[in-house]
Amino acid sequence: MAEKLRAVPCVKCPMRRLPIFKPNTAEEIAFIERLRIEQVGVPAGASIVREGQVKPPLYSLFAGWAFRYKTLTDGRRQILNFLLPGDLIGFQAHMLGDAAHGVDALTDVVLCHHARDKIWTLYKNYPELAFDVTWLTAHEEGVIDDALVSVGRRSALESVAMLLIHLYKRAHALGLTEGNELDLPVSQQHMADALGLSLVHTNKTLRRLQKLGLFKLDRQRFTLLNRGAMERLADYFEKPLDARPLL
Amino acid sequence: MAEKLRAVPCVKCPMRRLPIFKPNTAEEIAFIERLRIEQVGVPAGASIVREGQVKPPLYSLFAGWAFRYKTLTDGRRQILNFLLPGDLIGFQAHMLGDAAHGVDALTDVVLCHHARDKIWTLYKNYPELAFDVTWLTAHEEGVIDDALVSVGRRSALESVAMLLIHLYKRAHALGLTEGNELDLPVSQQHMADALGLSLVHTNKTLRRLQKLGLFKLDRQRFTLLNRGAMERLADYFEKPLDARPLL
DNA sequence: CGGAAGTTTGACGTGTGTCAATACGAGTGG
DNA sequence: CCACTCGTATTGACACACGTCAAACTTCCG
Repeated sequence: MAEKLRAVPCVKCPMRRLPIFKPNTAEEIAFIERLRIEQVGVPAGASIVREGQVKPPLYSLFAGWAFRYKTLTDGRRQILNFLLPGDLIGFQAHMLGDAAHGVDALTDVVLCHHARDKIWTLYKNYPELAFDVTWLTAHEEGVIDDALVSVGRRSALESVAMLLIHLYKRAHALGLTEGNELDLPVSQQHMADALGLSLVHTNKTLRRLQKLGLFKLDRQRFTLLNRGAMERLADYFEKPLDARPLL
Repeated sequence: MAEKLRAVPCVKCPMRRLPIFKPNTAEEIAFIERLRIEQVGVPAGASIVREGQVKPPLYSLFAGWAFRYKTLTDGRRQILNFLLPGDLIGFQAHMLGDAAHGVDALTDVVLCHHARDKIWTLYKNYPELAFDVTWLTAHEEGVIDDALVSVGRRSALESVAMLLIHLYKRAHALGLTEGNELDLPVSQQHMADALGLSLVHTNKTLRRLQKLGLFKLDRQRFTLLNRGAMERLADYFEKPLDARPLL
């Protein structure tokens, strides 16, 4: 299911050009290059890390969308958060021993596969990078905090608005938007599982929001029409994103 | 609201005796001692970190219970997770700039107040400790993942069972249990806010579980009566806790 | 003793889940 | 180009878990 690719050199990583990412020194980039074993491709819908997998590999997401989830034994699934380029995969599992959650690809995906056993070298010799890794972990925790508020205390209408504006902002920061449009490779089932709602109710809520003129969503194509109303409905006014490490 | 205390030396930190915590070298402990500015006490019910506070101080919880939460502008509150001795407070905020969440004391609490500006020194000169800090962050994320599954996909009955057994296990690892009993300084309102439920429904669910004989809860005194049934109901079978850093 | 905070219970309303049927879009093969 | 199929989206009818309101009760504590 995973295919090895001819890899882009880290120095030329196209993400380095994006304004949200922090710059690295030449030596740091050289180390990252050595940290990376290979680039691998995974097709849409496939599993990247399985729930319960012991010592799963350490990846960073180079291109494409993915998501983290947990399932109960009877099949109920909760999506924990969505992963976009620049996010780490399997780091929590690396720290804790094994993966308490699964990771699936939402689109075709390109991953940078890193050497698990060099992470310690990173902490020892590249404290800046170690700091960045911690930053990424803390940042992801913040995202999940917000998700928890949605699922726990927001109505379906508010939750859906929150999720969409959140994804829009993240995608925008990565240059994945065109004007106020965006390719959103997220099915209604995914949204339902992320928000703790049923598929049917998610659908009805999406239609309701569109009838209100807040956005348009047709065949994975999302158009943000009334950002202010979305933010007010979601009660979500995040300050602009800080510069973040790419690793 | 915060009172300075005569501090226990870190070498004599009583938590070091607990089996879950990893040992540190003498030099590391000496550094932690220098990292720590003072110990402060905060009374039950008081705020430790305010929502939105910029550059909040960096604490670790030495004794007592606390919790992290976020509130929507109309007052709805979601508790993100509970904090027990050994947990860091304000580290996410330290990384991201300001506190996206508040922290309140559940009981009278003793905090170790650390020097924000020495964290970088920690990363630079004590990679082992930096690694530990990341471990703590990753671990907390795992706890929130579980909370998200509860709030999103578990029924009220299951959620309450999950929360109680989770807290019981954590408290037990810290030696806070006596037999199968435990002082649980968590009101029903707190549980409701942690689980995304209403106060009334939380109460009815608690009574129902007690009538089923799973546990007893009287005046903050919790007695676990049928652990197997609790774990099955919550669909929660965690492997024993790994050794964790105390910082 | 008195008042505040937390807990408990009952009655009733509603947001969201479940079930079931239909429609639609993207592929596939004839 | 037309069936055919399969995943996804849509809609309506109905059920129920959980929320809201309101009132009593209990514990705590000054």
